[in-house]
Amino acid sequence: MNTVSNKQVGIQDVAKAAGISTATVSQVYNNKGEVAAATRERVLEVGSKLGYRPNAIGQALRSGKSRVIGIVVSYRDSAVWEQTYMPYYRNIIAGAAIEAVEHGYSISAAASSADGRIETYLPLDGVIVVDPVPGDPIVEQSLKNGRAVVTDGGYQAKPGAQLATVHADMAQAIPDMLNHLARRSREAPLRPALFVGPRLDDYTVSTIESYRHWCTTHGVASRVASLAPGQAPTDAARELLAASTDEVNAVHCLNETYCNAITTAAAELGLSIPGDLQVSVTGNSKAIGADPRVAYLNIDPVETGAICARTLIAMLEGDPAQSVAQEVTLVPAADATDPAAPAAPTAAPATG
Amino acid sequence: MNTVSNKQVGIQDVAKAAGISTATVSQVYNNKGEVAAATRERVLEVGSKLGYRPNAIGQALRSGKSRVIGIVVSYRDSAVWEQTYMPYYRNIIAGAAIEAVEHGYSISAAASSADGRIETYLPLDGVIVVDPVPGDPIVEQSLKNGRAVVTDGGYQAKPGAQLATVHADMAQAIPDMLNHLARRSREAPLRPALFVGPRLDDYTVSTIESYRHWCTTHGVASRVASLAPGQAPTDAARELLAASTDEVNAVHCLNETYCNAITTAAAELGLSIPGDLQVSVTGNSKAIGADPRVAYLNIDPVETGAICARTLIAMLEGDPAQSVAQEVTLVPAADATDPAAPAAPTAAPATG
DNA sequence: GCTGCCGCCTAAAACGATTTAGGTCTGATG
DNA sequence: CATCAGACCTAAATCGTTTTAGGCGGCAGC
Repeated sequence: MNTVSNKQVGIQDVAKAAGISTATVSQVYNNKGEVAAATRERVLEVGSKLGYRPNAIGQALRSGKSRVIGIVVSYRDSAVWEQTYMPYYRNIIAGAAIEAVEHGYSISAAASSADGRIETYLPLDGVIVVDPVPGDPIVEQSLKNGRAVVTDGGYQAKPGAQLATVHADMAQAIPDMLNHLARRSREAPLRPALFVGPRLDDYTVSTIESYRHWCTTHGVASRVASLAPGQAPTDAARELLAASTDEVNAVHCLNETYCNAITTAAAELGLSIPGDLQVSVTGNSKAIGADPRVAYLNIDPVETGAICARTLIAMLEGDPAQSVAQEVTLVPAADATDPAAPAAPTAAPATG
Repeated sequence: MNTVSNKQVGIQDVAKAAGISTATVSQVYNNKGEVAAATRERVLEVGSKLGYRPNAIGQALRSGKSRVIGIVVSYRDSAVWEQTYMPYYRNIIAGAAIEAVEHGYSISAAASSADGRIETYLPLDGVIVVDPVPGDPIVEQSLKNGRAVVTDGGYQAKPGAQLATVHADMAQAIPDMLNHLARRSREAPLRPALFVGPRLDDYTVSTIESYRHWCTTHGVASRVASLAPGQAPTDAARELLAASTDEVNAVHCLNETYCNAITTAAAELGLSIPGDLQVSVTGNSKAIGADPRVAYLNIDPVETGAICARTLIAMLEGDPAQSVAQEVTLVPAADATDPAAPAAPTAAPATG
């Protein structure tokens, strides 16, 4: 028994063993060209007996396709990177990695230099760019280099570019949430504030716009609290609440970090949630430790990563670029009429 | 201006432009062989002018090294996979991916069949196996195929195997935690229970052993509640607490999911934490939504993934296999003497 | 019988790098 | 001058695959 093979068996070994040329073997394995049925069968039999598996590096060299996709975050030096973006980025990576492997792709969590150049070892077939800003150099460079691009977040590219976007429709979701909060509000009217980060990516911008539009429509003042670079979220939250506790009875947060900052600051000020202050957030309601007192615009970043990967791979396999609107679902806070509900985090719902 | 190059520039282009052979160019870029200083300089200049970057696929073909590492979870079909292992696995992937790219590696979140065969497109140079069981087929197959392996969790391999382990020392951490809880306990003696999952991987086994040993030493009965396959964690938690509320005044949980189940069940039974019941858990204390009422044996899975990747890559680069003891730090529950402390999740500490 | 076609197959050229074995100088040494 | 060593460089093989262009029979149609 040669259970331990000295050498990886290659197409040549199969060809030799089947008394045939490598070209034919290749054709058999790729269902190309014309091969007599008898030959095809013989090749496959010999191949499986020898344990032949086509070597991907050889194929990659020949085809120029590495089947590796990169994931880059647009702005990694941001002061809030560690606190905020990093966890999101990680989940995107994980989701994309798991999805990618099911299609035979690997991933590379690439870094990029300021001019948009991406440094990886293996050449990338395509790139997922997380939260690009308008005219993002990473996106533009990648397109220029002929790589397919999928952005997580909206992006305006030249028509004809090999680019698709995956993003949630905030213009729809934000008013939905604000209306929901208004319905639940102890006092009318709802006077919501918005708590955003320092980056002006599409997600932030479209959320702000949508929020402002709602405020205008409903005749209440808008109040956007923007985290200064370097400022701790809790400090910004304290400022927001302290400065306007009599004017604001709800806060929508752009992510879980800011949301936690708000709930912490609220506790310090003796504000009960959702009684005195309704809190909502765009984020993953199913995460371990999701706060039952806040309402979620639920977006699962792992799922986002998977969708990005799927979309990009479809493009790489020849499908036309097709942007995807990611679903956002509104998950209300646990019913506040039940005061016995534990204030502590509960287990995640079983289904999703 | 030919800002858009039709073709990727290859070693041949550089060679031709420098009036020299490809062999020399290769030597220059690899610091091998003997090359005159003048030639080296000229090659580098021409190379950078042309924007030459050695093609990794070509190198991979020649060298037989793909610079791709796989991450496989040992037992994916487990009933508790989605609830429990999946989040952990994701974090491992993310940590490994980010670490890997800094060393020029890509990752593949591989699946595996029951016999231990790993299916990926690109061939793997090495594998990270998460939570292997003794004699794990994935580990054994990979070693037999000549791949370097790093396990997250202890593993007994044949001496001389290209294997290193990364794991936390539960024999040390568990008694530390139990002693800590005993010191904080309202009533003596501490009568802790242990809440574990259905899998008997090294992490679970060594935790149980260590727990039992502590109980024996301290003359209290041990009570290990094991989640049945298919059972909801909250149900198991309810059983555990209902059956033994008078006998148990502390519970240590193997992961956050179980911990949440315990706190939920405790709330239902009207048990206050940590007053009536002290709760501790092995997991990431810095995660968003970490519960301030429970004590943590802090292990950051992202960090674990990074360590695994680093260890594996070191092996691939020729260093001898070297197992790593991952640090576990005890993070006490927020001080229970301060009843004003918010019961809700607080923001993560700023530093780590 | 010649031509053309079709079905099946193959030789050889890519793809982009590294490495081995050896070639060609130059200058020193006998 | 012949020889040798050393410095520098190159031709060609190699890694494992795919694809192109064409070869070789046999068969049908004229």
